[in-house]
Amino acid sequence: MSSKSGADSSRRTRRGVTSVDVAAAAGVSQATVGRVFSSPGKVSPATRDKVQDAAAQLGYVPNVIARSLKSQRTNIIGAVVPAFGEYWQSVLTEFSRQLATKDRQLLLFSFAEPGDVDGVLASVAQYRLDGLVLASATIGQDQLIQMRESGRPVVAFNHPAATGIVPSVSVDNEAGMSRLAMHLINTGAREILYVGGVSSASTDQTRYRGASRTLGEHGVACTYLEAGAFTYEAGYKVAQNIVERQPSPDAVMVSSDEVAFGVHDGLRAAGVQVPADLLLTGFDGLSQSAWAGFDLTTLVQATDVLVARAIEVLLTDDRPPESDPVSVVVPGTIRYGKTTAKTP
Amino acid sequence: MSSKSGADSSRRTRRGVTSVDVAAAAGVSQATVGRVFSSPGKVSPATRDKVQDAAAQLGYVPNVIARSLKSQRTNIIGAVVPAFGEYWQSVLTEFSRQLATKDRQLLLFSFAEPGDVDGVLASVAQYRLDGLVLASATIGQDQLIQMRESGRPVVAFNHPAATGIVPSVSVDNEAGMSRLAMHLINTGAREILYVGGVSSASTDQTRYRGASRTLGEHGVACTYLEAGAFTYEAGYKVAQNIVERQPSPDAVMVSSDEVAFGVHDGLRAAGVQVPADLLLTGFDGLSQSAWAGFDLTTLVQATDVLVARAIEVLLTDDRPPESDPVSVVVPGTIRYGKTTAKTP
DNA sequence: ATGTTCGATGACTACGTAAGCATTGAATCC
DNA sequence: GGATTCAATGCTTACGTAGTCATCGAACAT
Repeated sequence: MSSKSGADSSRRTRRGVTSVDVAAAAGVSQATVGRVFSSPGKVSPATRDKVQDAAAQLGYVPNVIARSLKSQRTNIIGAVVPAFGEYWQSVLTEFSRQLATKDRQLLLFSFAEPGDVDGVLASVAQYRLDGLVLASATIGQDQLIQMRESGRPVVAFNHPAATGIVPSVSVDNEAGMSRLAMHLINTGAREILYVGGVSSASTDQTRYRGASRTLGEHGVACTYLEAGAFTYEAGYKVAQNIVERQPSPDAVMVSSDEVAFGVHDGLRAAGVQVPADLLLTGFDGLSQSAWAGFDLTTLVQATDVLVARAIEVLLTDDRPPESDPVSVVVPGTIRYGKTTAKTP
Repeated sequence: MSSKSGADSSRRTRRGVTSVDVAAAAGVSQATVGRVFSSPGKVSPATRDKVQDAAAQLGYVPNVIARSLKSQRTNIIGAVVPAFGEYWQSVLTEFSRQLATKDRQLLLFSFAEPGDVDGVLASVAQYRLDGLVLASATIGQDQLIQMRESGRPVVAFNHPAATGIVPSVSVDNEAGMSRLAMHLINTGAREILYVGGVSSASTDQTRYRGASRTLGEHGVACTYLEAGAFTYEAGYKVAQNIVERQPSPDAVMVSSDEVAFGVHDGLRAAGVQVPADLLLTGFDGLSQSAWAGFDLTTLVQATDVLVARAIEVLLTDDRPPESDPVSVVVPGTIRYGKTTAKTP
């Protein structure tokens, strides 16, 4: 029957082996087991081996929940992200990848409607997260302030309107769009149409400002048109408006790649050739922009750098109590595709 | 000075208001505060109001960590997902959306290399998750078994090889690809090339089986070619092999949409017209497959249904101790695009 | 030989919540 | 009017870990 003792102890295993169990098995105190897992250097090699053997035998795994309760750190970073959109998905993935290398996990809070954000933020508060990424350009000022008041590290990702309210990391939206505008001017465009996604998104506003300022300085006309969503479909649909427009533009600047893809295909469906009849630019540098079917001129965001900086801001939270929140701006790179290629 | 008492208590607020603080403020016991938040019906209305007022005043938010420690439930579902790929990103987003409506959160464990999975699984074990989604078709049998032994609800998402080992939810990969094969036969294809992504992925194997079986039954030739990755680039590159092939195929079936996009563009770059010279099918039904530039014939997975079923399996974990794990198979729908349109 | 130092270890407790059990007071019944 | 019942609430403890402090013994210096 003594041979059954192993099975016996594994019965208790079902609902969790604790450090106390390991301590008993190894003939040491719970404190020593804890030390073996948190600061192994403070335990003699002999004891350490004994404990590790016992732990392996019982299948002991430290309980992060309990550790978090005691240490007040969860090693979990929260991310508030819109439920849709290629861009945000790619950002999310990058965060997850980079956090994994730092032994942090990402807890996802996605929201479909801007109105859902409040519910999400309430839910966020319950988890004692080590940090929170606000990855959406439509989060309101009051919500940002509420997050700042939570007393936990926060960073706004690519949300220009958050600058000065909470620490933020963004690509240089204004300069990027400005450079794209210069490129169009240099390519000969004189009548430019700007297609935004959702005008309430702060990225949308900032990007448009970059375009209109530069175009204005060079005496080039620029009109704003709102697609209504940051989606392919919205872009496809708005293409119809573009072709009917008078005077007909010779270039279209779009706020985001995903919308630009839709505009691209919508224009083609309407019989407009890009770039022969109309130049086209996007923004974001999604991987699809390099696909042969599009080969879109766009501003490529170095997502890996942006994310790395955001994580840095979150984890090294050395805010002197009441100083201004940091604001990191990362420059972008223009990708020159055939959608703005000079046609001889 | 008594006017400062408010500020005084908010100083303690900095590092977390607890139910004890609320109890003191409301003049009740901690237990009563707890009841107000977990089973309000057991508290008299007068007391309830008092407590709720005090809680609101102090900005009390229940600590989920502590609750989890006590209740042994975290309300968090883990997801082990590959770090790349449009398909998995869309699945992930859908999980997050649906779980949010059930007051569950999604903790992300992404991995870049198949070899990283073991590390991820070790990390997963530390969190006492309420359930775990294994969303990858390359997780090994031993790893699946290890997860099953953890004693927590697990579901394999679209990983045919996991069937019978852990509960699983998949689209009908074999039947779907079989139906696409029939469609090609009916459209007149007689020499078919099958392009897989990574042959070790169980979806890849199952899909190929569906194609080859049906094609074989109808006396149509079928060769397997491996792209090497489930990416656009891999597809683009393999297109070169396709055009050089003898006898030249009249249709290409691809294991996944993303690879198919690459094949599509690669073929075009090589001067091959789809569908005039060659028919093309994908698999997954990514949103891009409907984009005008591709208009790809593919098998559309009802991701929302698949995810809903997976969540159902996870949350209603009524496994009779040693019965066979459930296996849910959801049929797909063919999307007929112009890549297989009969050309007169 | 005795005091000193230091590494190794154990006992104890706090973290914030929830659930079981104990207590109270008021309303009900005979 | 006293016993019974029940709703409302308080008291206590357990969840699993980590840090503080105390203890112990061995190595070392005087």
